[in-house]
Amino acid sequence: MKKKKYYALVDCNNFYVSCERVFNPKLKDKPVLILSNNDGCVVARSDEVKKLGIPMGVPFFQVKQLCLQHKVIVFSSNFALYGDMSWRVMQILKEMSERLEIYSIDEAFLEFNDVADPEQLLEMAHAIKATIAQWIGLPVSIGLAATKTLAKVANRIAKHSSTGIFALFGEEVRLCALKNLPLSQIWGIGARWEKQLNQKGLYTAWDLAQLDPYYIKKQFGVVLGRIIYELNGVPVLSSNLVAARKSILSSRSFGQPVTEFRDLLEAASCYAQQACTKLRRQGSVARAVQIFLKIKPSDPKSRHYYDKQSLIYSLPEPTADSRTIIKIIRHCLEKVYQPDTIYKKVGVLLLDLSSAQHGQASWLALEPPKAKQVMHVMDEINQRMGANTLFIASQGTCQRWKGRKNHCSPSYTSRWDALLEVG
DNA sequence: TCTGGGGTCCTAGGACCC
DNA sequence: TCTGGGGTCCTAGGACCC
Repeated sequence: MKKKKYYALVDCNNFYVSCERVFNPKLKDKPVLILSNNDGCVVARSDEVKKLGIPMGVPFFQVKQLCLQHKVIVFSSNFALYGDMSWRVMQILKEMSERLEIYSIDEAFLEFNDVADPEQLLEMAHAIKATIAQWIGLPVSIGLAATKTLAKVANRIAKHSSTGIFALFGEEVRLCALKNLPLSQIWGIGARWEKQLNQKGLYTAWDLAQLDPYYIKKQFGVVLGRIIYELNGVPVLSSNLVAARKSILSSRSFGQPVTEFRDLLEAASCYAQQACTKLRRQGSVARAVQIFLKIKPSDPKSRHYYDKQSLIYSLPEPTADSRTIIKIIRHCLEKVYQPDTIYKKVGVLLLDLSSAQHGQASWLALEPPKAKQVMHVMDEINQRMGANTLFIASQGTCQRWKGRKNHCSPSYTSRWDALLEVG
């Protein structure tokens, strides 16, 4: 038998909800939903909540009544918990396959090369699912196929199957799966493209897969062309196994409108520090910083919900030092700050990233020679003792601008004082 | 009153150069 | 009289994902 390449897509079911359920079993079989930052939108739903017709991403105030009516249990998002649970799942997956691509907080592709007997993969999928259930307590779905796009399709089918595992092997299975799949359910095709394709008389994944990728590429661009290849079992999406981020963003809406410079600087400094920590963790340096501001329109009749302002600053030499970045942030804010303006959100984006090792030493050094060690020590202590044990003075201590989080669960796995007690 | 946050890739168009 | 053409780089914005 010819050896072939296969992909498995492992996806945690209703991930945030499932994480909450691990530490609070009373939530089982109850309708549970998780809110975004600032308790703004619905970002995760249990099956019971989905059945109530509450859509993903809807502003919470629009469904609040419905939730009260059906006794839906509501949580603010607890990323310390979800991030830690995700890390544990990924450690297990790493053990199970040499090639793991972490795609998001709750899903990962496993790549298997030179597979002689694909049925073996099915056995392995069962083992993976059982191990994650036993060691971590999270339910996962697994889709198997010859390309990433088809593995996504298989995963969708798996989610609705009794075993939670589906292998999209063989022509007949592929034909049946694609004929039953509406275009917008294909990975990479959103509502806009679906509409345009519908106008051309195309409705299912099968319809699309029949087209000439060269023709589609000309009309819709290379992305859609690639999808056609993938749907036909030809892998063309590259494997980004150890991708370093190409930009790092940290931003948040304020809990209440901000007008004081001090608050604006505190918030921006916190986000800069957060972004720089991520930057150092992936071993990169940034060559540019962008700061974003969302502003309440001064004209009350404005059709827009907010106005935007942004400023880019190119660094004379790349850095990962929080203090350097924060100095620049302060400089930028001083330039744009207007006392009569109402600010709703601020964000810091680190751009033009490269590996810290390839950085050239410049005689025009911005930072003292021991700057790197200082940051290293800061990261070590914050890692061990909890985030923000050490912080930069301009991050402030009052943090009046912080968002709402009225329904947060304890950080069971990342704070000693939140450790679950079993009585 | 209340509408998240963090990413990727691609494309079109302007500026600039020879 | 009569207005090139091709290449590169950069940026903003679009579309998509979770």
